[in-house]
Amino acid sequence: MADADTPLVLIVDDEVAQLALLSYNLKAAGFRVVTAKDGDEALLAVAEQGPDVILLDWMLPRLSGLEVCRQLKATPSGRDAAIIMVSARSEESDRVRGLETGADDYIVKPYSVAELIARVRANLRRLRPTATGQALEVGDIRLDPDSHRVTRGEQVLHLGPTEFRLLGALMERPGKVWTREALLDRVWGRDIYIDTRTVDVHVGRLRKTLLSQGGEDPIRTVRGAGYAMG
Amino acid sequence: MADADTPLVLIVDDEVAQLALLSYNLKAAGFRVVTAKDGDEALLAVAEQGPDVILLDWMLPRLSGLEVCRQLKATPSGRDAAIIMVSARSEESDRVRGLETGADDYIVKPYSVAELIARVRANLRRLRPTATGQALEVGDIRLDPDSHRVTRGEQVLHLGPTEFRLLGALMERPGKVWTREALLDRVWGRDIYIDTRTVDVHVGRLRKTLLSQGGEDPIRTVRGAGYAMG
DNA sequence: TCAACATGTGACGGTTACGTGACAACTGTC
DNA sequence: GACAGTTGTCACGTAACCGTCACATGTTGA
Repeated sequence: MADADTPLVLIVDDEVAQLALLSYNLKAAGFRVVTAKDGDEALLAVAEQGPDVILLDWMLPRLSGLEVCRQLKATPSGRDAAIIMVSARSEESDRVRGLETGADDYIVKPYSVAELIARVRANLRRLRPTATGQALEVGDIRLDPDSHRVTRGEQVLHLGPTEFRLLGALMERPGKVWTREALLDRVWGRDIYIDTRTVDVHVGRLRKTLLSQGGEDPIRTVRGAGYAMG
Repeated sequence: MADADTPLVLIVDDEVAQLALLSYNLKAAGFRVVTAKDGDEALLAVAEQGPDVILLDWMLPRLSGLEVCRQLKATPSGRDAAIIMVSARSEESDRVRGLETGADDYIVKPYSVAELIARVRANLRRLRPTATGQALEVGDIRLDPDSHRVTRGEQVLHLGPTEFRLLGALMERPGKVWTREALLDRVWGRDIYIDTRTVDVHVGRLRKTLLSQGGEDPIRTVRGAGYAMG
């Protein structure tokens, strides 16, 4: 693939004119581009193409951009992409919510093409090394990113979004000790300032759910360091 | 507490009041801080101190922040630092120029201290992806920094944070004799005032754990000098 | 053999890090 | 608008951990 090194940008917007405009400009700037017109198409494109950067419109039919963002961040390939929320609103609360949901950056309409491209470039520089896909398994615990489902043995466990992502992070590298900071960065997203003790609380809740049907505690606390799976 | 592991932040601003304010807050947040009042000082500080994060004011006498940014990114130590442009202007063209010049982030005055610190932390995390350390082995003892685990033979041993770091230091250079002072420096951190006899106590505790499942004492006491592994 | 010094180690109080229940804010739903 | 679900923060209790001391033991040199 001659173009494999060229960064791939996924544009998600329901307005075709907007798609065409962005697509044209980004291609002119030297990126590869794929597009999606709604959340489902976006999720599909992410799974199939594994883009490096996702430009995600706030207003989408069916699933809101916010919800799509949340779902993307819960999938292995989506987690490794930088998500830039694009919004017509400029209220601070939106910005905060966008970043809290796991977006890596936020850009407000109207914006110039130059700014957009600069943002894309800046976020590309921050990309993490790509990780694997597929369902994760540690011991008798199984996490399926696609169906958003967690099971222990035969039991299906119900987790909130945050705990789901937390478990996902822990399971992705079994044994690895994550510091609270690293988990905040990974699970909650960057550019957000949350007390590290919050991680403890969520680990506690996660443990409670994982232990609800009996069994060993699969999460190891490493005093002075953080948490690890297995 | 201000040991070499504490991130170093370089603040570049021509207003002394601003320098003092930022310096105070960043120190309170646990960072080490150095300051520079213009581009030349900044370049010098970068070369000499190798900061992890640079807070770069847009408006500087002589060289503009933009130009300083460009020059910094052209030096070896500057390339390794995250540059956060600080600007009173909010025009998008500035943001674009800042990011395109190689700045890693951009913050617009007025900003809250919490936001600034969050940005600094976020950029630090981005900068230092978890260094996946290689497991250390001496004899039948194995220490894995990644999973924070110590085993002797098949037995998993439990160590407190300090003993873990102590063992790590000893194992990193098998045979090397460490003075108590050197161990204090390495394990406890610089600028800390602790009785050297404390090292003896921790070595004793470490020995006790290592010997708990039988086997030879892997730590050698060198009378008048210190301790060594193997 | 003895004094002087270096090291080993049990005990102890003080501190810190962690687990967790409670709570308020907020969301989406009916 | 009542309601259930989720989230981040706080306060409190507890157990682990830490640094120091005191004394025991070992080593050195005269």
